[in-house]
Formats: sequence, C-alpha cells, structure tokens
Amino acid sequence: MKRTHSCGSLTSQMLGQQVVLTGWVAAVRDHGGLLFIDLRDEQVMAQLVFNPEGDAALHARAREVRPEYVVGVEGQVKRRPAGTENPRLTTGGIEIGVARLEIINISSPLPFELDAAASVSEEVRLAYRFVDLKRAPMQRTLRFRHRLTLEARNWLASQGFVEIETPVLTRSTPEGARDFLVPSRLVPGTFYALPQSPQQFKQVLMVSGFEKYFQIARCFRDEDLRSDRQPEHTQIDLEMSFVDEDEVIRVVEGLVSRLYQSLLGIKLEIPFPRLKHAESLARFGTDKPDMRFGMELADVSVLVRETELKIFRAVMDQGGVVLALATEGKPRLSREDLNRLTEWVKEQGGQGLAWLKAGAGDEGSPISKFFPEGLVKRLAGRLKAAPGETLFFIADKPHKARMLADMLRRHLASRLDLIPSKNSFVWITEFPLFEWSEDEGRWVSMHHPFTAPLEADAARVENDAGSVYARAYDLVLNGTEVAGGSIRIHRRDLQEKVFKVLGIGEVQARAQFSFLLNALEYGAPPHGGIAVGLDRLIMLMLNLTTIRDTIAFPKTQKGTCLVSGAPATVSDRQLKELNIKILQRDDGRRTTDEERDE
RNA sequence: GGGGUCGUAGCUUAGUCCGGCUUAAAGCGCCUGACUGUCGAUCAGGAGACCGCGGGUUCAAAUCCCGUCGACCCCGCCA
Repeated sequence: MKRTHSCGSLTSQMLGQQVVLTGWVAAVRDHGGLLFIDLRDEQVMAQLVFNPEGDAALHARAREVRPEYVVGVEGQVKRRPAGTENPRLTTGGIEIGVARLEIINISSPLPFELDAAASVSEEVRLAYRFVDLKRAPMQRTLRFRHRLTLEARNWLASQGFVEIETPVLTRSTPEGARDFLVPSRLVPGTFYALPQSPQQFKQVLMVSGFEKYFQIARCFRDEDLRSDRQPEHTQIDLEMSFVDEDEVIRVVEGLVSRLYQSLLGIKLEIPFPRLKHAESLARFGTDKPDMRFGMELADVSVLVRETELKIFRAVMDQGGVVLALATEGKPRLSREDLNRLTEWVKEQGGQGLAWLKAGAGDEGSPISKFFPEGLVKRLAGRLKAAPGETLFFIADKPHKARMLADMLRRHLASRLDLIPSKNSFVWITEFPLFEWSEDEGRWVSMHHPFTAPLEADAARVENDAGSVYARAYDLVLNGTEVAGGSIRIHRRDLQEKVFKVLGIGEVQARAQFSFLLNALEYGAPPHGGIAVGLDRLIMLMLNLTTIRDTIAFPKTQKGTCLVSGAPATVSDRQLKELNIKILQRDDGRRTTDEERDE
C-alpha cells in the first residue's frame, strides 16, 4: 500500500477525500461494534474508525490488530460527530472511515509502555533502545538535536566558517586523556588512536590558510563515565586565524544566542559576563561556578584566627583554610536539617560542617561559645546573612575546602529551592598555564600544551612556570562547562619552551607532535579556537539530567553498549591478523571461537 | 582504584530493618469474553515470578551473612 498522505498533513479542508495512510497502531479501542484505532506516523496521530455495519470481514480483521502493528489503510476523511472531537490531537476534528486495511507487519507486545510519563529503568530502556526511541520525549530530543546541529552549521557557514573533516584514525599523543587505540594490520605492532579532539589537525589547517574552520566532530576519551560524560561525544569544534580571545568569544556568543533564539525562543543577553579563574575560585570555590544564585564563599581564615576554636586552628596550622557561606537571608534551618547537612558533608569526604546562627543566641551551635558577638556580626556582614540565619564553615586544605564549599553551596541552593530558572552563562578566563602534578612530579598543562601564555607572562615560562597565566577561556552554563578553548602558540620557539617545562624532550616532541611542530615552521598565523560540547549543551537546553538522553545509542557507565553488545571478543583469526595476543581476560569470557565451537 | 544506591511477574513497585499468617501482593501491560462514539475506553474473568546469580547460616531465607554479575550516583580520572 502506497501512502498518499501523512497523518500530520490531514486537515479539515479534506473532508470527503480518499486517502491512504501507513504507520503504527498506537492504541485500539474495541467497542464490540464500533472500533477505533489510533494510527501514528512521525509522532502524529489520526483516528481510524471501523463500523460493523459496513464490511464485516474488514471489521473482523481490524479486531485482530494490536498495538505497534504496522498497517496501511485506505479510507475517507470525515468530520467527527459533534461532541466527539478531541482537542488534544491536531487531527482531533476529523477521522478516517476505513474501507481497506492491510496488516503490513505484526509486533510483539512491547517490553514497556510508551506513555511518556511512565518511569522505566534505564537498563531496560537501553536494552530496548529501539522501543525507547519511539517515546515522544526521545523523539523530541533527537529531532531537537538535529535542528540544533543544522542551525549551528548554517550559522557558522554564514559567518564564513568552512567545515572540514579530520581523521578519526590518528595517532596517540602523550598529554591529556587516555586514548582509545585501534591496532594496525598493515604495520604490525602499531596502533592508531581515536582523537580526543581534532586539536592538532585544526591548527595545521590554520597554517594551510583556512582562516575559519569548524567541524561537528566526534571525540573519544577512554576515561570513566559520569552522568554528563560519555566515552564518545560530539563537539562543535572551531578555529580561527588572526584573532584574539575576544573574537573567538564573540563567535561563540553569537552561535549560542542564535541557537537559544531559534530553537527555544529565548533571548540571551550577550556578551556573557567574564570572570578570571582566580576570582572564580575565591568567590565560588570552583572554575565552573553556578551563577544563577549568590551565596558566595568567603575566606574567613583570618577572622576566625581570633577564636579559641582548636579545630579551625589545627586545620590552618597545616596550611588549610576556613571558608564560610550563608543563604543570604533566605530560609532558616532546623537542627535536624543541620545534622543532615553535616552528615552529607562527611559523605562527600569532608571532616564535618561547623555552623552558628547570626546574631541571635547560640541555638545549640557547638561552636558559638568561641565566637564573641562582635565577630559573629562581622562574619554575618561579610556573608550578607540576616539575623537568625545559619553561617556555615568548611575547614580543610585549600583545594578540598573549595571543593566541599562549592558542593555545599550548590546542595543548599537546590535543597532550599533558591535556584531561579534562568540560563547563567559565564566565561572563565586567565587559567594558570600549568599546574603541578604530584603524581608525576612535573608541570602539566591545565588546558593543553598548545595554549599560549598571556603576553606579559611569556617571558617567565621557563623559570617561573607556576606564575604564568594562559590565554584560555571556558564557557560555563549553570555550573557545567559547555565550551573550552584558547589562543594557541603559533611560534615554534615558544612551543618548544612549553614542551621543555612539561618535560617533553625534543626527541619525544619531534616524534609525537612532529606534524604540528613542522607545520608551525611554515608561516603559522596567530590563531585560536574553541570546542562547544554539543551533547552537554543540548542536555542543559532541554533540562535533561543525563547526557545519555541526548544520544541515540549511548554507553552504560561501564562503557558498554546494551544494543550492540560492544565491546565484545573477536576471533582468533582477527587477533592473529593484528599480531595481537590476549594475555588474560579477567571476566572469564571466552573468545568468539570458543563460543562458536559450542 | 575508592565510596554509595538499587536488582521481586513483560513494566513500575509493596513485602526485606525485626526470617515463619505469603498459596510472594498490587497497578499497568498481556490473553479471553461483553459492549456502536471512544481517545489512558469501560466492565468481567484468566494466565504470568526458580524474589539477578552462586555459596553459607538456620528446623525454616525474597528477608540474615559472604561472594559475584548488572544498572545508576559520586570521588579519583576526564589537557
């Protein structure tokens, strides 16, 4: 049966017209006499009516139809009898009086219901992803993703960007995340790596004279997963020549505001605010602050030094700090709430949570007797706390204290419902170029080894690496990093100095970055770029709680694909071709050959 | 590598703390029947569970203990 119309194209202007529709049976309502079928195609439903007074054989066959059967029907578009219209359907004013029915294919009962409101475990959803993807929310998300990608492409092209594909089979680089490796058959004992990003290739393209490059690029990182992290994810990757930070930032602001406007009808205020990395750490304890609400942190180490409280002193004597925050006059907390919060901080790895009430009795605070009234007043003023409000203190090593205070700040805000529903973008700039790795006993790049230092700091790269700031910028939305980039090093001499600081010797650099280093010698223009995390952006735009819901076929937390069964063993013949021998499999799984031989 | 939550009919859950009144319960779905204006149709009846898997404790285990597998959340990791 060849369809003449889609359900969505049916209108009340077509009364009396003969149409052929095809699609899936969404629901059957059998009244013994009259029988209704909801036919679904491309997410639009239309009602089919079978009347027993007509063709008895047709009516009998319609009774055999079950949900998700694939059917074709021919019939007449009719106005529904007065009072039986369904205002919730776009086709609710009409129905199809069916004259011919073809059951194109049958369907087993679904493993779970398609009702959007029904809650189904993710395990089941992922195992039956083809069913899950029938559900309206998933359909909406994936169609949204399509429109967003299309919009991004069109907009970037309109701004003069050229999309160029870079290899997926490339070579492993030492810095950064763990690579996924692919063994080479033609050159035994060697491996390709899947790219963590097109970084080096896009820089080479700058040398080649593609002044504005972009790519919707798949990136691979063999690291542990999170609700907002998948081993393969998609980036809107771009790079520009003869630009500084401001120009890259302006492009991203243009792109993001365009996407919000055209896909969600939301007008974002640009330019987005900017915050230096050091200031972000001081005020929010993190380099990805959630700016939708206040409750900023205060380092009160100096103030609390006046008290006799031993626990704070002990922490500070070991180089720790005391960070404080308050809920800025919003709700008051009960003793039970406070106990729960203290427990929560301990669960997050903290030693505990100290608290006291601003300017109104001690109300059971275990530490208030150490705090004279004047000091409490000063603290409350610093934290913008109203009388009676709780002040919180986290004491720990600086790094950990900041992490815990940031977690506490966000936890409190969400539990006390203090987060307004808005989109707060902020640029974090001037990251340190290097950070000291205790594990490796050397400096490592905070962003990546091709990031340029601030011009004023460049001279200190070699002898005072820790004081050098980078021309790097991250875009943070509601506490989640959604883009990161930098102005790159375009001169070979500076690039080599950076490698030297990183402990990457000339031989190693030549071996592993040769094609980029080489290219930098042939007229590399000043350049910089950024990559926008596409999956994450979609997740935030649609208020989803996991990145998996933005991806048609995502991986589980163990990196497996419940649809395909990947990763899986391969045959001995395949291994032999690749010159690979499996030393040991720790799950006792058999090879493909052993399975086949059963 | 570490910490945590969860696993009971196809789906969602109750029962698990405190072992035995459980023949393991319910809603949805499924099957059968009734029903001519429904749209989450309705009504009546029915089938459906080695309580994730393995071991242990006990007269007795969905329930307690140990191990293991799987899904999820977090720390580490993710330039």
